Amino acid sequence: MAVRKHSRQRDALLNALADRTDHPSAETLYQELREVEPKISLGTVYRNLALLVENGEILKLTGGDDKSHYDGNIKPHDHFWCRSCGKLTDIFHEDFEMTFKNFNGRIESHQTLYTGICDECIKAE
Amino acid sequence: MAVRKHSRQRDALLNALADRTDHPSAETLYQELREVEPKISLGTVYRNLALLVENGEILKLTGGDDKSHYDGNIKPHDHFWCRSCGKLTDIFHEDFEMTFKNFNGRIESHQTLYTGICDECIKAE
DNA sequence: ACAAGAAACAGTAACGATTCCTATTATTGA
DNA sequence: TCAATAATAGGAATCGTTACTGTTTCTTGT
Repeated sequence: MAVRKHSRQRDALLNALADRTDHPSAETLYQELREVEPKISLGTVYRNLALLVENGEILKLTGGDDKSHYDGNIKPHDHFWCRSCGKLTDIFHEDFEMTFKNFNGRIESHQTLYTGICDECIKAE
Repeated sequence: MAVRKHSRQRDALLNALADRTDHPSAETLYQELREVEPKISLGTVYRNLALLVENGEILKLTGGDDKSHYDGNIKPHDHFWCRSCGKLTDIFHEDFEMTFKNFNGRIESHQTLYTGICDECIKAE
Protein backbone atom coordinates (compact mmCIF):
# COMPACT_ATOMS: atom_id res chain seq x y z
CA MET A 1 0.00 0.00 0.00
CA ALA A 2 2.68 2.39 -1.05
CA VAL A 3 0.71 5.46 -2.13
CA ARG A 4 -2.55 6.21 -0.42
CA LYS A 5 -5.18 7.09 -2.94
CA HIS A 6 -8.07 9.36 -2.38
CA SER A 7 -11.49 7.82 -2.14
CA ARG A 8 -14.99 9.19 -2.18
CA GLN A 9 -16.11 6.52 0.26
CA ARG A 10 -13.46 7.37 2.82
CA ASP A 11 -14.35 11.05 2.60
CA ALA A 12 -17.98 10.23 3.18
CA LEU A 13 -17.04 8.12 6.20
CA LEU A 14 -14.89 10.79 7.78
CA ASN A 15 -17.62 13.30 7.09
CA ALA A 16 -20.22 11.05 8.69
CA LEU A 17 -18.14 10.92 11.86
CA ALA A 18 -17.57 14.68 12.10
CA ASP A 19 -19.52 16.89 14.48
CA ARG A 20 -21.42 14.28 16.37
CA THR A 21 -21.17 13.10 19.94
CA ASP A 22 -22.72 9.70 19.66
CA HIS A 23 -20.33 6.90 18.86
CA PRO A 24 -21.70 4.83 16.01
CA SER A 25 -20.76 1.26 15.26
CA ALA A 26 -19.52 0.11 11.87
CA GLU A 27 -22.94 -1.26 11.02
CA THR A 28 -24.65 2.01 11.92
CA LEU A 29 -22.21 3.97 9.78
CA TYR A 30 -22.75 1.52 6.96
CA GLN A 31 -26.51 2.06 7.05
CA GLU A 32 -26.10 5.82 7.17
CA LEU A 33 -23.57 5.94 4.36
CA ARG A 34 -25.80 3.95 2.06
CA GLU A 35 -27.98 7.02 1.77
CA VAL A 36 -25.19 9.08 0.27
CA GLU A 37 -23.15 6.23 -1.24
CA PRO A 38 -25.75 3.62 -2.13
CA LYS A 39 -23.27 1.04 -3.39
CA ILE A 40 -20.83 1.16 -0.48
CA SER A 41 -20.03 -2.21 1.05
CA LEU A 42 -19.61 -3.11 4.68
CA GLY A 43 -16.08 -4.29 3.98
CA THR A 44 -15.19 -0.83 2.69
CA VAL A 45 -16.55 0.70 5.88
CA TYR A 46 -14.43 -1.58 8.02
CA ARG A 47 -11.32 -1.14 5.91
CA ASN A 48 -11.55 2.64 5.95
CA LEU A 49 -12.37 2.79 9.64
CA ALA A 50 -9.18 0.83 10.27
CA LEU A 51 -7.21 3.15 7.99
CA LEU A 52 -8.54 6.25 9.72
CA VAL A 53 -7.80 4.81 13.16
CA GLU A 54 -4.30 3.88 12.06
CA ASN A 55 -3.90 7.40 10.75
CA GLY A 56 -5.06 8.91 14.03
CA GLU A 57 -7.98 10.67 12.41
CA ILE A 58 -10.63 8.89 14.45
CA LEU A 59 -10.73 6.77 17.61
CA LYS A 60 -11.94 3.24 18.07
CA LEU A 61 -13.76 2.59 21.33
CA THR A 62 -14.31 -0.77 22.94
CA GLY A 63 -16.17 -1.88 26.02
CA GLY A 64 -19.78 -1.71 27.03
CA ASP A 65 -21.27 -3.86 24.36
CA ASP A 66 -19.65 -6.37 22.10
CA LYS A 67 -18.99 -4.17 19.13
CA SER A 68 -16.53 -1.39 18.38
CA HIS A 69 -17.66 2.21 18.26
CA TYR A 70 -15.97 5.06 16.47
CA ASP A 71 -15.32 8.62 17.56
CA GLY A 72 -14.47 11.48 15.22
CA ASN A 73 -13.30 13.58 18.16
CA ILE A 74 -9.63 12.81 18.70
CA LYS A 75 -9.15 15.23 21.59
CA PRO A 76 -8.25 13.04 24.58
CA HIS A 77 -11.34 12.36 26.60
CA ASP A 78 -13.08 9.52 28.38
CA HIS A 79 -16.37 7.82 27.86
CA PHE A 80 -19.24 6.81 30.03
CA TRP A 81 -21.30 3.79 29.15
CA CYS A 82 -24.75 3.35 30.62
CA ARG A 83 -25.33 -0.33 31.18
CA SER A 84 -29.02 0.31 31.28
CA CYS A 85 -29.60 2.00 27.92
CA GLY A 86 -26.24 1.24 26.36
CA LYS A 87 -25.56 4.85 25.44
CA LEU A 88 -21.97 5.95 25.20
CA THR A 89 -21.36 9.57 26.14
CA ASP A 90 -18.29 11.77 26.38
CA ILE A 91 -16.61 12.81 29.59
CA PHE A 92 -14.08 15.60 29.31
CA HIS A 93 -11.69 16.52 32.07
CA GLU A 94 -8.95 19.11 32.27
CA ASP A 95 -5.79 19.31 34.35
CA PHE A 96 -5.65 15.59 34.66
CA GLU A 97 -2.42 14.31 36.04
CA MET A 98 -1.50 10.74 36.60
CA THR A 99 1.52 9.36 38.30
CA PHE A 100 2.93 5.91 37.87
CA LYS A 101 5.41 4.28 40.11
CA ASN A 102 7.67 1.57 38.78
CA PHE A 103 6.29 1.83 35.31
CA ASN A 104 8.80 1.99 32.54
CA GLY A 105 6.68 1.43 29.46
CA ARG A 106 5.72 4.15 27.05
CA ILE A 107 2.10 5.21 27.15
CA GLU A 108 0.90 6.54 23.84
CA SER A 109 -2.75 6.81 24.65
CA HIS A 110 -5.22 5.85 27.26
CA GLN A 111 -8.90 5.27 27.32
CA THR A 112 -11.16 5.27 30.32
CA LEU A 113 -14.53 3.61 30.41
CA TYR A 114 -16.88 4.49 33.21
CA THR A 115 -19.79 2.18 33.79
CA GLY A 116 -22.95 2.93 35.66
CA ILE A 117 -26.32 4.51 35.10
CA CYS A 118 -26.74 7.74 33.18
CA ASP A 119 -28.76 10.79 34.13
CA GLU A 120 -31.74 9.88 31.98
CA CYS A 121 -31.99 6.30 33.19
CA ILE A 122 -31.79 7.35 36.84
CA LYS A 123 -34.75 9.60 36.21
CA ALA A 124 -36.56 6.84 34.36
CA GLU A 125 -35.99 4.28 37.13
CA MET B 1 -32.89 -19.31 37.73
CA ALA B 2 -34.47 -18.76 41.09
CA VAL B 3 -32.09 -20.53 43.42
CA ARG B 4 -28.44 -20.59 42.53
CA LYS B 5 -26.97 -24.02 42.92
CA HIS B 6 -23.42 -24.74 43.77
CA SER B 7 -21.22 -26.11 41.01
CA ARG B 8 -17.82 -27.73 40.93
CA GLN B 9 -17.08 -26.10 37.59
CA ARG B 10 -17.79 -22.57 38.83
CA ASP B 11 -15.57 -23.15 41.85
CA ALA B 12 -12.78 -24.33 39.62
CA LEU B 13 -13.18 -21.26 37.44
CA LEU B 14 -13.09 -18.82 40.35
CA ASN B 15 -10.11 -20.68 41.71
CA ALA B 16 -8.34 -20.49 38.37
CA LEU B 17 -8.73 -16.72 38.38
CA ALA B 18 -7.46 -16.21 41.92
CA ASP B 19 -3.95 -14.98 42.66
CA ARG B 20 -2.78 -14.22 39.20
CA THR B 21 -1.97 -10.96 37.47
CA ASP B 22 -2.35 -11.97 33.89
CA HIS B 23 -5.81 -11.61 32.41
CA PRO B 24 -6.79 -14.80 30.66
CA SER B 25 -9.41 -15.05 27.95
CA ALA B 26 -12.31 -17.48 28.12
CA GLU B 27 -10.52 -19.84 25.75
CA THR B 28 -7.35 -19.80 27.86
CA LEU B 29 -9.34 -20.52 31.01
CA TYR B 30 -11.13 -23.32 29.21
CA GLN B 31 -7.85 -24.95 28.22
CA GLU B 32 -6.49 -24.64 31.76
CA LEU B 33 -9.64 -25.93 33.41
CA ARG B 34 -9.65 -29.03 31.25
CA GLU B 35 -6.70 -30.26 33.27
CA VAL B 36 -8.69 -30.25 36.51
CA GLU B 37 -12.18 -30.69 35.00
CA PRO B 38 -11.59 -32.71 31.86
CA LYS B 39 -15.21 -32.71 30.76
CA ILE B 40 -15.90 -29.01 31.17
CA SER B 41 -17.34 -27.30 28.11
CA LEU B 42 -16.59 -23.89 26.68
CA GLY B 43 -20.23 -22.90 27.09
CA THR B 44 -19.97 -23.60 30.80
CA VAL B 45 -16.90 -21.39 31.03
CA TYR B 46 -18.70 -18.52 29.32
CA ARG B 47 -21.89 -18.94 31.34
CA ASN B 48 -20.05 -18.98 34.64
CA LEU B 49 -17.81 -16.10 33.70
CA ALA B 50 -20.94 -14.08 33.02
CA LEU B 51 -22.45 -15.17 36.34
CA LEU B 52 -19.32 -14.22 38.26
CA VAL B 53 -19.12 -10.85 36.52
CA GLU B 54 -22.78 -10.19 37.26
CA ASN B 55 -22.09 -11.15 40.85
CA GLY B 56 -19.16 -8.76 41.11
CA GLU B 57 -16.72 -11.54 41.88
CA ILE B 58 -14.53 -10.98 38.84
CA LEU B 59 -14.05 -8.25 36.22
CA LYS B 60 -14.43 -8.43 32.50
CA LEU B 61 -11.91 -6.40 30.53
CA THR B 62 -12.27 -5.28 26.94
CA GLY B 63 -10.02 -3.44 24.55
CA GLY B 64 -6.66 -4.19 23.10
CA ASP B 65 -7.51 -7.29 21.19
CA ASP B 66 -10.85 -8.58 20.02
CA LYS B 67 -11.59 -10.91 22.91
CA SER B 68 -12.66 -10.36 26.50
CA HIS B 69 -10.23 -10.94 29.34
CA TYR B 70 -11.06 -11.70 32.92
CA ASP B 71 -9.58 -10.41 36.14
CA GLY B 72 -9.98 -12.03 39.54
CA ASN B 73 -8.77 -8.87 41.26
CA ILE B 74 -11.81 -6.69 41.85
CA LYS B 75 -9.92 -3.90 43.58
CA PRO B 76 -10.33 -0.85 41.31
CA HIS B 77 -7.32 -0.52 39.09
CA ASP B 78 -6.45 0.21 35.48
CA HIS B 79 -4.77 -1.80 32.82
CA PHE B 80 -2.06 -1.28 30.34
CA TRP B 81 -2.11 -3.02 27.02
CA CYS B 82 1.03 -3.32 24.97
CA ARG B 83 0.06 -3.15 21.31
CA SER B 84 3.31 -4.77 20.43
CA CYS B 85 3.16 -7.97 22.47
CA GLY B 86 -0.50 -7.80 23.40
CA LYS B 87 0.17 -8.28 27.10
CA LEU B 88 -2.30 -6.81 29.54
CA THR B 89 -0.80 -5.65 32.84
CA ASP B 90 -2.14 -3.99 35.96
CA ILE B 91 -1.67 -0.36 36.84
CA PHE B 92 -2.53 0.59 40.39
CA HIS B 93 -2.85 4.17 41.55
CA GLU B 94 -3.70 5.66 44.88
CA ASP B 95 -5.21 9.00 45.88
CA PHE B 96 -6.91 9.23 42.57
CA GLU B 97 -9.47 11.95 42.42
CA MET B 98 -11.59 12.84 39.50
CA THR B 99 -13.92 15.73 39.17
CA PHE B 100 -16.83 15.90 36.81
CA LYS B 101 -18.69 18.98 35.86
CA ASN B 102 -22.25 18.79 34.73
CA PHE B 103 -22.37 15.04 35.15
CA ASN B 104 -25.37 13.69 36.94
CA GLY B 105 -25.14 10.00 36.20
CA ARG B 106 -24.10 7.37 38.70
CA ILE B 107 -20.70 5.85 38.12
CA GLU B 108 -20.48 2.36 39.48
CA SER B 109 -17.13 1.44 38.07
CA HIS B 110 -14.57 2.66 35.65
CA GLN B 111 -11.96 1.04 33.55
CA THR B 112 -8.95 2.72 32.06
CA LEU B 113 -7.02 1.25 29.20
CA TYR B 114 -3.58 2.60 28.50
CA THR B 115 -2.08 1.79 25.15
CA GLY B 116 1.54 2.00 24.17
CA ILE B 117 4.68 -0.08 24.37
CA CYS B 118 5.63 -2.01 27.49
CA ASP B 119 8.97 -2.13 29.23
CA GLU B 120 10.05 -5.39 27.68
CA CYS B 121 9.14 -4.42 24.15
CA ILE B 122 10.99 -1.11 24.41
CA LYS B 123 14.09 -3.05 25.37
CA ALA B 124 13.52 -5.51 22.55
CA GLU B 125 13.07 -2.83 19.91
C1' DA C 1 -5.91 13.60 -22.83
C1' DC C 2 -4.13 8.69 -22.32
C1' DA C 3 -2.54 4.46 -20.75
C1' DA C 4 -0.39 1.66 -17.21
C1' DG C 5 0.03 0.32 -12.54
C1' DA C 6 -1.76 0.00 -8.19
C1' DA C 7 -5.00 1.27 -4.58
C1' DA C 8 -9.70 0.91 -3.48
C1' DC C 9 -13.94 -1.06 -4.39
C1' DA C 10 -18.40 -4.28 -4.18
C1' DG C 11 -19.89 -8.53 -3.16
C1' DT C 12 -19.47 -12.51 -0.84
C1' DA C 13 -17.30 -16.29 1.64
C1' DA C 14 -14.84 -17.38 5.73
C1' DC C 15 -13.54 -16.75 10.47
C1' DG C 16 -13.52 -16.58 15.46
C1' DA C 17 -15.52 -15.22 19.75
C1' DT C 18 -19.61 -15.81 21.97
C1' DT C 19 -24.37 -17.38 22.68
C1' DC C 20 -28.09 -20.56 22.26
C1' DC C 21 -30.26 -25.12 22.31
C1' DT C 22 -31.29 -29.85 23.98
C1' DA C 23 -30.94 -33.92 26.20
C1' DT C 24 -28.49 -35.45 30.40
C1' DT C 25 -26.39 -34.91 35.08
C1' DA C 26 -25.75 -32.95 39.64
C1' DT C 27 -27.37 -30.37 43.57
C1' DT C 28 -30.72 -29.28 46.85
C1' DG C 29 -34.47 -29.48 50.21
C1' DA C 30 -38.04 -32.35 51.89
C1' DT D 1 -34.05 -41.51 48.91
C1' DC D 2 -36.73 -38.81 45.87
C1' DA D 3 -38.54 -35.18 43.14
C1' DA D 4 -37.69 -30.65 41.33
C1' DT D 5 -34.78 -27.89 38.80
C1' DA D 6 -30.26 -25.53 38.19
C1' DA D 7 -26.22 -26.62 35.77
C1' DT D 8 -23.85 -29.29 32.52
C1' DA D 9 -21.64 -31.20 27.93
C1' DG D 10 -21.64 -31.00 23.32
C1' DG D 11 -22.66 -29.03 19.34
C1' DA D 12 -25.25 -25.84 16.30
C1' DA D 13 -26.19 -21.10 15.46
C1' DT D 14 -25.23 -16.16 15.65
C1' DC D 15 -22.92 -12.03 14.76
C1' DG D 16 -19.16 -8.75 14.37
C1' DT D 17 -15.30 -8.61 11.66
C1' DT D 18 -11.81 -9.98 8.19
C1' DA D 19 -10.24 -12.13 3.94
C1' DC D 20 -10.68 -13.09 -0.84
C1' DT D 21 -11.58 -12.12 -5.88
C1' DG D 22 -12.57 -10.01 -9.91
C1' DT D 23 -13.72 -5.10 -11.23
C1' DT D 24 -13.41 -0.11 -10.87
C1' DT D 25 -11.18 4.20 -9.89
C1' DC D 26 -7.39 7.10 -8.83
C1' DT D 27 -2.73 8.68 -9.76
C1' DT D 28 1.25 9.53 -12.35
C1' DG D 29 4.17 9.93 -16.28
C1' DT D 30 3.89 10.58 -21.05
